[in-house]
Order: sequence, then C-alpha cells, then structure tokens
Amino acid sequence: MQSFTEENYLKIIYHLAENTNNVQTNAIAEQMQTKPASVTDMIKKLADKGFIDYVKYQGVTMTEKGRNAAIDIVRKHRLWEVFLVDKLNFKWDEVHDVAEELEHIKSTALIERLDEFLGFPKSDPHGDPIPDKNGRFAKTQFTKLIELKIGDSGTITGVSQHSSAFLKHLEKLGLTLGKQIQINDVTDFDGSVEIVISDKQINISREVAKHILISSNGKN
Amino acid sequence: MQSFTEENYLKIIYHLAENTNNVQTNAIAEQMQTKPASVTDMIKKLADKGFIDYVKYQGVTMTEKGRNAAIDIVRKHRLWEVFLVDKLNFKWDEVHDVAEELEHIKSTALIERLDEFLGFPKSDPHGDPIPDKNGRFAKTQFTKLIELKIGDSGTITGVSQHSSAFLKHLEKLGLTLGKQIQINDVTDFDGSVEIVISDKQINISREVAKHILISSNGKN
DNA sequence: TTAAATTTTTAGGTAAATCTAAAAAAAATA
DNA sequence: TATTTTTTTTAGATTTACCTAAAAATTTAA
Ligand SMILES: [Mn+2]
Ligand SMILES: [Mn+2]
Ligand SMILES: [Mn+2]
Ligand SMILES: [Mn+2]
Repeated sequence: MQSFTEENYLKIIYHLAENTNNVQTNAIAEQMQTKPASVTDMIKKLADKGFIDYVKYQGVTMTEKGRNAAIDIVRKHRLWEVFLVDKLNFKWDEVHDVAEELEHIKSTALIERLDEFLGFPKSDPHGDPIPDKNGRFAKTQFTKLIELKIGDSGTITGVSQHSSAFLKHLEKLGLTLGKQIQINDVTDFDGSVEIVISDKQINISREVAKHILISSNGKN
Repeated sequence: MQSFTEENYLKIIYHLAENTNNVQTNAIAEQMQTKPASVTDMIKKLADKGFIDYVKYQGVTMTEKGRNAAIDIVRKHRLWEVFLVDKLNFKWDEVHDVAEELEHIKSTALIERLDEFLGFPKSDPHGDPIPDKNGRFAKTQFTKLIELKIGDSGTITGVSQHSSAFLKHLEKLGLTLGKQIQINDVTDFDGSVEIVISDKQINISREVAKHILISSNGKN
C-alpha cells in the first residue's frame, strides 16, 4: 500500500501522461507544488516500486501497475464527488478539496458499496468519467466550445478546469452540465463567443470558452 | 490543524481520561501501539500546543482545548460509523477500522451535512453517544450485564469492546442493540451467566457479560 | 527506610518527505 | 558549432514520528 504522498504523485503523473508521452520533472513539481529536487527523489522511489519507468533526464512514463493504481484513486475521487453533490447537497464547486482527502481512504469494500449506493454513476459532477471497479471507463471525446464554429450546437458535458472560481462563474451564467448551447457569433476583437443558452443570448470570454466541453448533437 | 498522529493521540488520551485523572505515559503507549519514549516526545508537543497539561513523571490531563479537539474527532468517527451501517449496509463489526481513517477528514461542512443526511443520530452502531456540533452529548449511565443480579432485566444499549471478533460473536448469539434480556442464573463454577433473550435461554461467558451494557427497564 | 521493581525520561539514531544551493546534462539559440 | 538557457540531478540539511539503550525518578515491597 502506498502513502498519501505517493498516491498524489501517481495521480498527477497519470493526468500529465494524458497529454504527453514523457512526463517531465518540472511539470510534476508544478502540479505537486513542490521543488524539482523533491520530485527526483520521489520518482526514483516510484520507479523502484514499479509504478513508473524512469530514465534519468528523460522524464517518466507509467507502467501498467502505476496506471491501475492511479485509476483507482481517480475512481475514488470522482465517486466521492458524486456522493457529496448527490447526497450531501454540495455544489459542484465545493467538492474537489474534500474529495482530495477522501480519495485516500483505503477500503475496497467501502468504495464498492459507495458505488452501489450512488447507483453506479458513469460520470462525476464535472462530467469526468468514473472508472468501474476493473478500471474501465469510456474515453470521452469532447470538443472544446472555443473550437466550435458559428451555427454549431451541442450539449455541455464537461469542464476542463475545476477551480471554484471558474465553476461558480459558470453557474452564474447558467452554463451547467446538460444544457444545450448554440454558437451565434465569434467576436473578432477579443475572441469572445456569443452563444444561445436557454433561449437567452450571452457573451462568454475566450478563456471561459476554452474550458467548456461540448458533445455535438446527434452523437455520443 | 493537527496531524493524523496528533489527532490519534488526543483521542486516545481523551478516552483514557474517562477512567483516570492523570493519564500515564505507558497507558498511552499501549493504546497507540508505540513505545513510551515516543509518547514522551509527543506529549511534550501536545502540551506545547496547549492540548494537554503535562508535568514530568506525573502523566497528563486534557485542557479544555484538547477535550474539544478530541470530542470533535469522536463525533466524526461515530457519525461515519452510522453512515457505513445505515447507508452502506456494513455490519457493526466492520465499521471501526474504516471510521478510524474517515475521522481525520478535515471539513466542517462535510461533517455537518453528513450529520443532517443521517438525521442527526444520537448514538452510533455500538450504542456510543454522538456529540452534537457543539460537542454536547448525554452522558450515558449504563450497567454492565455482569453486574446485574438474578431476576434483573433490561435492554442491551451498548458494548464496551469493539473488536470484530467480539461483535460477530454477539451477533451470532442474537445479542444486538435494543434486545431485551433477563438474568436467569449465574453459574458458580465459571461465573457464566444464563440469560433469557427473545424467549430463548442462553449461556454467556463472564468475559462476554463484562462487555455488554444494559439500561434497566423503566429508566433511560 | 532501604532495596527492588516499575515507570518515565533522556540521549542518540533512523526513515520519509521535504528544502536550498550547486553541479551536470540537455535543449534552444546565435 | 559554440554559447546560453532550461531542465534535471546531486549533495547536504531539516522536520516529523518513530526507535533502542541507558539513566533518572517514582512507587512498591521487604
Ligand atoms: Mn475533483
Ligand atoms: Mn471532478
Ligand atoms: Mn469505532
Ligand atoms: Mn462505535
């Protein structure tokens, strides 16, 4: 069994590995809010334990064992987030920090029964997929709102930024999961996007549009 | 905020202080499954932080601050136990170890909403009282079954031993919370007790009888 | 009330996870 | 290609929570 710290490293390396092949020391340090020297120490340890492959100066890649361990933590994180929102009436912007703690509770029985209690949810309050107990989950194929063209429409099915400030902002604009949107116009001046949502026309900044994930109507 | 280790020390000192005025170093070491020398280190630290009063060679006593901190942990532990039994269908002998981890999750909002979700329970699956959010709880006045005399009767309202082995044994004998019992006889030979429960007559060992808590009929 | 037993503390050390400062390697740029 | 910049690693410390062995204080018993 791994320490909390090891689990946090594994989860972060796993997420970084979704975008790059070789995960860099500095990238890990930034995510872990620690120093590169500390990361070097830890990745040696994780490599010794067989969670990652590590070649000096070349960054790290996850092994099968490491990926499984990381997915297990992600599963727990997302299930707890569903619990907090569905059962304890937390808002979607309030759950992340608590889930960061709850994800480290070690009990297979607990997480399986929680999964069942929640009705085996497929996605968390931010639209992210929840791996099943075998670590399997549908690889979601979303389009960023910013990439849509005028006239395109779709459903909000996820966000790629989990900060409380961002989520609260979306909430205020009515941009919540499941809502239908259509692109009306893209402003030349600042790249902001004019969309129609719930029969109202609103303008959202480029920065916001970058982090909203859309599934096109008709598919998915 | 305290570390997990500090919280565990506080909780154990709090429980030991229920039976003695000055809690001894060795008693803490035994409960913490650690060495007396380690305890000395930690109690100095807890004294520095104002959680306990400590005089060399005299043992420790809890301060108001320490008691409040400990009660808060006990509250969390017991609420999580209720959650596990009431919502996730754990048995009463399966919850303790998981609750030992969950009790350290730091979020006031979480525990208050959990309390509400559970319907503000007054006692946990083992009959122990749950402090409210201000740390107040009814001091339960139970009698040990072993202390009852022939002919006495009452209701099982608690246990003073939380090991899985003991609780499973009680379950098998049908000795669960809320059950009515009456003392039929006490065996001279081994001190075992013959009781009537659910219209059946069974014999329980002295050791078992010591750890079952009864509230007399009529009161409580 | 001295001697023996028990309890508690001190002294000195270890392992995990962090840090700073400086050296080494790799990548980018001129 | 040589130089500069960036990335990564090493070396050496620090902090927390432990440990063992030995000394000191307290309690119990003779
Ligand atoms: Mn999250
Ligand atoms: Mn999430
Ligand atoms: Mn318990
Ligand atoms: Mn309990």
